[in-house]
Amino acid sequence: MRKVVSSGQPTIKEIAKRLNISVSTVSRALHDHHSIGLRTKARVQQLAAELGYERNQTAIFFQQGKTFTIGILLPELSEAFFSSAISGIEDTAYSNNYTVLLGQSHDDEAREKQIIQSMKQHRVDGCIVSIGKNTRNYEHFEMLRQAKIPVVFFDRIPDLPNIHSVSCNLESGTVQAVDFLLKKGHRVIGMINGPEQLVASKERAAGYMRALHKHRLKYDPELIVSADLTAAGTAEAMKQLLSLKRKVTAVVTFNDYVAMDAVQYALKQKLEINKDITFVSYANTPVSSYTAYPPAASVEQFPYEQGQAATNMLLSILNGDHDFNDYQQLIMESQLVLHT
Amino acid sequence: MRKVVSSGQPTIKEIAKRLNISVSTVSRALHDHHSIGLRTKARVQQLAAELGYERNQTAIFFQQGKTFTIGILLPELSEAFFSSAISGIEDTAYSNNYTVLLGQSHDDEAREKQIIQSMKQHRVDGCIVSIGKNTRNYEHFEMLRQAKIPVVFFDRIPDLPNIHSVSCNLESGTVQAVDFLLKKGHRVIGMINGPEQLVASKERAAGYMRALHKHRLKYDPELIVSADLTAAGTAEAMKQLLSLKRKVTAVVTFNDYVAMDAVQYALKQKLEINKDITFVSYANTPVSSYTAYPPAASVEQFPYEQGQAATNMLLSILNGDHDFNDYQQLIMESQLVLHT
DNA sequence: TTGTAAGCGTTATCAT
DNA sequence: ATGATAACGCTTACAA
Repeated sequence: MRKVVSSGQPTIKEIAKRLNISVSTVSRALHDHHSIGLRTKARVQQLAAELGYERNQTAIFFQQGKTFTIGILLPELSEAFFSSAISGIEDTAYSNNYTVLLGQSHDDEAREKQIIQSMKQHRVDGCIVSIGKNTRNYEHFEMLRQAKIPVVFFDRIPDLPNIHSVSCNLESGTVQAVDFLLKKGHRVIGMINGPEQLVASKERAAGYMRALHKHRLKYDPELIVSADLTAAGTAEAMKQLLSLKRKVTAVVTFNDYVAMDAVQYALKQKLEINKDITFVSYANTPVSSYTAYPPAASVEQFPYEQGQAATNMLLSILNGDHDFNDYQQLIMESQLVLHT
Repeated sequence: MRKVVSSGQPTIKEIAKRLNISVSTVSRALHDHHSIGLRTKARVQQLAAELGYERNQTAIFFQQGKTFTIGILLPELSEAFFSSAISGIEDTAYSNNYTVLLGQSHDDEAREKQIIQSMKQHRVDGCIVSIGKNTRNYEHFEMLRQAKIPVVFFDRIPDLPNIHSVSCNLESGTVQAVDFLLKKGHRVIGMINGPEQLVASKERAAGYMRALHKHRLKYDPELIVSADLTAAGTAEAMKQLLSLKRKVTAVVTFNDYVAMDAVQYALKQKLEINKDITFVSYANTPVSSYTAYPPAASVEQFPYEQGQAATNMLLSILNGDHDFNDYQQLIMESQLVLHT
């Protein structure tokens, strides 16, 4: 038979042959097994070092039915929020001897499915997922469930029963944000919200309404518009808000990118930022502090910490600390940060 | 013996048993092998579909001695340059049926080594690497070479003989940048350069000098300062430049982050941007267009394309299109982009 | 303390 | 056109 593998890497078989002992002895010696004599252990370990032996992980993965790899699916790494989140994930994974398989959906549902399929084939032990903003159909995650591959959703979580998730509750932060604007005297506050199926959008809307209610103000549905998070969509949303009879003097935007786009639109309309109109946003990016007109305040969503938490949750599931069907929802609290 | 694997996933063995045929027949039927009868083929494929059979990649990886996985090591995903590069890498890898194992060094040499070690153990087929800015010792890459795992370096490439690399030559872009400033009438042009061991730093310096030489101007060594790319280091560098006898009216900064930090420092010194002092930078980030004082021009480095090119190079090595020892250096040309 | 052998899922060689 | 079987590297139950 033709030898397919020719990496030339030494194996335990090789070591066993040279030392005239059995492979199992070598295996155990390499694992510091107590039943192995000190002399043999030493001989084995020395020869292994000499030969530059390195265990063949692919063999172990195969044999154990485990890959110590977790798949990460998220929309867009170029968004600061996600690149920060992935750092939290990666740091936690690596320090637990897991590696990280990456896939970006670019908010494309078809690609999302393809990536999940690929991760499933690669037999990742589990997945951490933030869904695309256009994803409506969840059958690919259903497939993972059937394959018994646990999934922890984070940040952009689907509105589905029985899932593990880590998210940041935006309602509290939004209440703080609207509170802040009301206290500064704003009475007509617009909101550029995201796609309605996102839980996060619902939370923002809820926070907005709760804050108004607290102040015994009436909620005007026209003041909340759903946008698609593109620059064009944001411009459209701003146009809508600015065309209302009541003059909007402040806007809560879906995230810092939307805020920046909204600022650009406002400037085109000759509005003076922080005078004619004030923006409050959600802190997806540290660079906003460098911009000409950063939002007056931002709701911090703790991406790094969410990444850590999601990974820890997944690891605890993989370690069997929890029943597979004991679905957990970890909700962190968002918090308003003033940009002085 | 205790059964370790209990994933319950159907195997070809299972299919063979149910159909009373041999595993090899099943394997071949699943691969559309020509020697298999149409009937058997159909029966096998149908049952496979029914059972939701999915090939066990870990077994194949093991058996083939190949993982169809490439390791990516880079300093920091939160830098827009790298997140853009990784998109180029990932897109190219996925469309060639490779997956991507991620590791961030955070510019820490020890961590870099640890990640390389881990990737080696995971038996990645090859690596794409951008080294940390403090990395002085390259023995971990030497280990990869010995393990016959090909590496393609990109962007931040080590100054080493016999490596595969993709990079963007900054000299040409830098010449254009300094030209641009000279034509605008600047005569005392500073440069905040990066750590001296980086090839990119050398190219910047060379471009700077070449442009001066072209205009028959004398090169003043005090005008180029090496910084460590932190905000503090940049402030220090600016301080040095501004304290010179000859008044610096323009500065070429190492990248957009350095530019933003330099702008902050200049503002603190009550300098008016684009009047008292003009900045030209290297285009690492799209957000710079949102900032209050974007650099007057930027040298574009084409991160996405570099990522694509690096991946294609690695894949061609893996496909055996090239001799392992036929080292290739692909150099793309940088280009100045004016920010009107 | 050490050895023997089965088994993980797949592919490929050699028979039939 | 199909089957039997070895081999990939490693772990582990069981035997000695």
